[in-house]
This record gives sequence, C-alpha cells and structure tokens, in this order.
Amino acid sequence: MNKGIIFKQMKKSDNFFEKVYEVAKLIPYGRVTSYGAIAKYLGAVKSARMVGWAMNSARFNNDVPAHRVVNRNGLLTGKHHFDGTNLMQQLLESEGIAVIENQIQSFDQVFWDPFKELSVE
DNA sequence: AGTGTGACACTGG
DNA sequence: TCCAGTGCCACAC
Repeated sequence: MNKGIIFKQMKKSDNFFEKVYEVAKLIPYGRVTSYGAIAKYLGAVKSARMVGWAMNSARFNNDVPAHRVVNRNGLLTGKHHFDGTNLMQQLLESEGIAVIENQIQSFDQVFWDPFKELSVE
C-alpha cells in the first residue's frame, strides 16, 4: 500500500465517498459500526472494501470519525493506518468503548446499525 | 483502456 | 468450528 498512494488532492469527493462520510458522521458518540453495515446502508454491501478505502481518505477529514468504524468482527483492523499504533484504540476508549487487543468488547452493545437507527429516525 | 489494489464479507472444505 | 479461497466495486497508476 505504500507506493505513495497518497491523494495529492482529494478532488471532489465522489458520491460514494460522500455518502460514506455522511454515515460515518452520523455515528453517535460512544458507538461504532462496521464497514459492511455502512456499505449495506449505501446499497452496496459488496463494496464493503470500498468503504474502508473511503475511510482511508476520511482519516484526513476531521469530520469523519474513522476510528468508530471497524470490521464486522469488531476488530480494529484499521488501527495500523492511524498515526499512532494505538491511537484508534485510545480514541475509542475515550468514548467509553472497551478495546482489548484491537477487539472491541461488548461489540453488540456498542454496535450502531445505520439501518435501524436511521430508519427509525 | 487495462491492471492492480484494498481499513471487507461470505462460502466452502 | 476454524482456515483458506473467492467475489466484489470503485479508485489510483
């Protein structure tokens, strides 16, 4: 992944990315969700990987709490992409989310489902 | 225009 | 139940 994939200039966020950001921003404090959940909400569960890719750019955007997004297992697979090795975990713990060995504890309880929450809204 | 890659998810053995 | 392989869409080069 190195090879300087860096985004020179984020250009205009494509609609897909934009949606991902929107959903990510909607994640309430102390809650987390999965890439698949977001992807599914966007109607492209198959593009779950893309969500992660979008997050890659999102981490440069303070408006998007990328640390609240993990894989469906509740594992902080993306922590390695953060500046600090445990920065992501620190942020989550700051929100009251217990994280051990990159694994969110009580994931079911802190899990935030876009469909359920946004649907009721 | 084509190829490679990716912070995932799912199915099969 | 756990490990390995495959699929999938969109973006970057």
